[in-house]
Amino acid sequence: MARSPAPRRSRGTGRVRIEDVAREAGVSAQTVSRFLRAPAQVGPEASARIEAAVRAVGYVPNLVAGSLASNRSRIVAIIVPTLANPVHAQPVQGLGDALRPQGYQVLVGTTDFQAETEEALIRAFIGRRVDGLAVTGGSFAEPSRQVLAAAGIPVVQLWELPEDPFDMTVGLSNDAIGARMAAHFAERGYSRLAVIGHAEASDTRSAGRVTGFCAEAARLGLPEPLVLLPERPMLIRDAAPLLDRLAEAHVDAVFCTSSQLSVVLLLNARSRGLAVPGDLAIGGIDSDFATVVEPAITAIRVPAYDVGLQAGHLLLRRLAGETVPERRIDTGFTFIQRGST
Amino acid sequence: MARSPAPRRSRGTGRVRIEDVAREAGVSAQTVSRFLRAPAQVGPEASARIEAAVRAVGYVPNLVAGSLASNRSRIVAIIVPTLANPVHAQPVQGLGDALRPQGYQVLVGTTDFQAETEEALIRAFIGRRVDGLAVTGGSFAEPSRQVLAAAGIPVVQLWELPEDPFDMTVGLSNDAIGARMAAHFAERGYSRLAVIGHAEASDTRSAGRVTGFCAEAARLGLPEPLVLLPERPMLIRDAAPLLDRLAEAHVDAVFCTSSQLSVVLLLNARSRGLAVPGDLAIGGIDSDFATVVEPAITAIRVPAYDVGLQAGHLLLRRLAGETVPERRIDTGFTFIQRGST
DNA sequence: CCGTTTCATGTTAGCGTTAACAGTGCGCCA
DNA sequence: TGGCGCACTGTTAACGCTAACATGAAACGG
Repeated sequence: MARSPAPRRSRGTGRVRIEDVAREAGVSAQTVSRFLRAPAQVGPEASARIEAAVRAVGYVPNLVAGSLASNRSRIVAIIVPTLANPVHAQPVQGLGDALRPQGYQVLVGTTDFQAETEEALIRAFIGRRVDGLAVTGGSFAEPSRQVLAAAGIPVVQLWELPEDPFDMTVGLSNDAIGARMAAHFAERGYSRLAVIGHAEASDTRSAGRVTGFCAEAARLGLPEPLVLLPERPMLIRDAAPLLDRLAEAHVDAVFCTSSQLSVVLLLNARSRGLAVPGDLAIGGIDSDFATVVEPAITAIRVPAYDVGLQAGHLLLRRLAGETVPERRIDTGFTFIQRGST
Repeated sequence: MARSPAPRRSRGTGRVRIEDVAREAGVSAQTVSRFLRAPAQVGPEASARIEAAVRAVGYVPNLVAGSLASNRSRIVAIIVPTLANPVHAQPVQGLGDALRPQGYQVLVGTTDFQAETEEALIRAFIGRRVDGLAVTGGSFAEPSRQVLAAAGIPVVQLWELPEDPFDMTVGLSNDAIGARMAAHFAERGYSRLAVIGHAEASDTRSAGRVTGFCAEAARLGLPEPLVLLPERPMLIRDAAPLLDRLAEAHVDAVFCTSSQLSVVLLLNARSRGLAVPGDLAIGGIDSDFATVVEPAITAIRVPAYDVGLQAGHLLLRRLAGETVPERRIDTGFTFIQRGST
């Protein structure tokens, strides 16, 4: 008697498969698969039976198997420095909102500002065969460039507007932000200007705003603005020496390149009895608190949510097979005049 | 001549596979797979050759195929209402920080406070065969319960402490927060208390804090606190009528259950010339701005990041096959005495 | 009325990995 | 010296789905 080989222990997960639905509905697995992905291609009777069968057996498609077979994961990844800062959490929300209606899910990675983490995340995400990738900044060291090129997926850089992006980019010009505020100050008749930035060299955002501010002031023929770069521009007590320096230089309008600082400065100025904007006009970056203080602060709003949303739309177009000519999208920003200037 | 069947067009992706590495290294695919997942099981010579081969051919493992074969995705999903609010973005960060060292990635879904979205997300995540799930709140309607039960994965509810959780839960008691602040007021000698909450009925967080505050006041024999539930507790102008009502009732200490409100109230009180805490003591929920104003606000800090971190640790233990006896983790909160009380 | 297109469905063969099992060779000990 | 265990590596067959191709019937058009 021929010895049959020992039956291999099943690896099955015991869960409901597409085959079970097919049997229940009296059609082939392929027809069930079609019904789920492109219902229009399936006849009405079969559709009804399949729908009932799916419900009856409690079928939840295994998208992992689907991804492997179709070579599309319907997952898009996004890399941000941290989710603790709303300015970086918002684009994740925007990206998700853009992609969810099309059946995509969002995988998030946080780098904690470490470039090597970015590289590791890119490898991990490519390994998961994500269909698209959004990266905050995006240093893209050589290994990453190769991995990304080999993957052949669309990639969007966020918050940057390089002349020649790696693939696509969505961001805004910090120079333009600085320039806009300088122009506003000039328009309102202020002339002894100052700008408070952030000393951290890696904070290119703040640096760009300072540069743009000064350049525009020069262009308009105003005296060179006072530039202050405190290390840690946060607490009330840090604001006092800054106010002293502004007073010494007879500054009549100051632009704070971080959202918290403008609020702190304003509170401190008021408690000193300074009139805002009479003695000192203050412009800043928008936040919830910019509208809560008295007077509300004239501010520039950076469209963090939109950065993610636009990135999502770009990715979707590419994922739909479209050739997207725009490689750089400038989201711009909103200038909001309030009481403080 | 036997007609050979037309060669089926290849579905290959043209990308480097484990087979390519195996050929290059002169070993079997299985050995390469082992080297990648459990290097200790592979001999030193083979290891060296495989390592070189991986580099030479630029291999990035296809984790989708791996997930299908092993029935483990090494992905954990988290569902939050929105990422725009740091209190919900922080747990995502915490979860990621807990899981990343173990090679897990985080898939995020946002519900925008819609219960039906929660259900759709749960289905989608289960379809992707996530290994674990964290859900903010977690209403878990019947269909979701079934899907989750069938999936047999660990599930953590965030921010809740139900007596009988669906599976596991990490959160804190809002009642206890209210009680703590009431006790603090009593300790400092205040007796005419008030609490400002939020009218929105779905805001169970605020409701719990109000209840706990009043209960503790009663327990300590203080007069019944004044309870105010404004619709939209945000702007300076909204704060003025609140201050009027507090004055009418001769309130000497007020607890604001939302972080912004305490700041707004304090700024307004000061601009009216009220002494804080002399005329009115103010307690709140901690935020960046609670420390920025003058005086800094006595506040309770809710450990949003820790909620995610602890959830991650719970999930990891279960994913490691451990039986976890604790089904409810109370993260507690921190009381921070500052100048405003 | 017959070739051609269209529609609906079925059959087959992977997608790229890992679980399960099967050696093979060596060291060790009775 | 033979038997056993251990360390390492290889072979085979899934995992659950979908792309590609095949088939048959209905619709269509000159």
